[in-house]
Amino acid sequence: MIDKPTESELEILKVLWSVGASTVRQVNDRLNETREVGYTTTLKIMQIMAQKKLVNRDESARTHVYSAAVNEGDIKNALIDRLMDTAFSGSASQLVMQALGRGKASQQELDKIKDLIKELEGGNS
Amino acid sequence: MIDKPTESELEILKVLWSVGASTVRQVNDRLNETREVGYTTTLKIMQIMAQKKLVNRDESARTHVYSAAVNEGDIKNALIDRLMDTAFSGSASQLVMQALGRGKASQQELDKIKDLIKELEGGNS
DNA sequence: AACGTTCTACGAAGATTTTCGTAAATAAAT
DNA sequence: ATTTATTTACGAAAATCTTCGTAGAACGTT
Repeated sequence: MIDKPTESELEILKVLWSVGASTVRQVNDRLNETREVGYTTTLKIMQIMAQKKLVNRDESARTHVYSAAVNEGDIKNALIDRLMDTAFSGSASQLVMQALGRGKASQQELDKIKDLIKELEGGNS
Repeated sequence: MIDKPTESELEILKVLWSVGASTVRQVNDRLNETREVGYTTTLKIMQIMAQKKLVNRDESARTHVYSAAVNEGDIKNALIDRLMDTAFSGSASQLVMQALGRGKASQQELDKIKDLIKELEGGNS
């Protein structure tokens, strides 16, 4: 089972997923675009993540380079499963309906969802 | 903004939403069907929840009666929004697609989702 | 009235996560 | 070479959340 990342760890994973392998400095700068975080705070968390194998660390140079060691889709699935279990009694459709009910999906997005559903319905042949 | 409930608090809210107003004993018994929790632990958390106004407390009898003070849909929306923001760049459809991709939705559930989409598409007339 | 039970209140210990200060090592700049 | 800057490592403080022990009040039973 994938060890659930904390909020801070997820924040960092998101950076690594989006911009790829990065130094602590680069990640910290990115985080500071949103909120204030000390450099050593980010460093510490990334060190912990390396220990947990959430990220890989290249130590060949003095300035270490980190990259995500876990798959973005896997983590997102785990997060969805967790939310599904804790709040939606394990029902995917309940979660989906609630999310769609928020009314934040454009027509284009709805179309994509419809396509996916068609695929799911016919795709088991 | 709704103050996000912790895991334990959410667990208790789920009980109150599903069975309605309850005493600490009743909630604790229910929780113990799933996992072991001490009575005073449940009591303490419910006291904190009362302070945070997550639940109402009727103190007219010696044995207090608690009821949810927050709307189930509101909390679920908040949880979805949070997941959407932290993991899915704020995109509802990305979350929905990922959830459906899990393949845990039955045909019946897919039908319900399709109905909802139809409603969303045509419903502004 | 005395006893055992159930309840609330309170506080503090544990566990987890986040934050940061400080020191040491390495590199760059003057 | 000396200073200045950047980086890692370490540890511990701070913050948050969970757990439970203990005490005292209220209740019921005998």
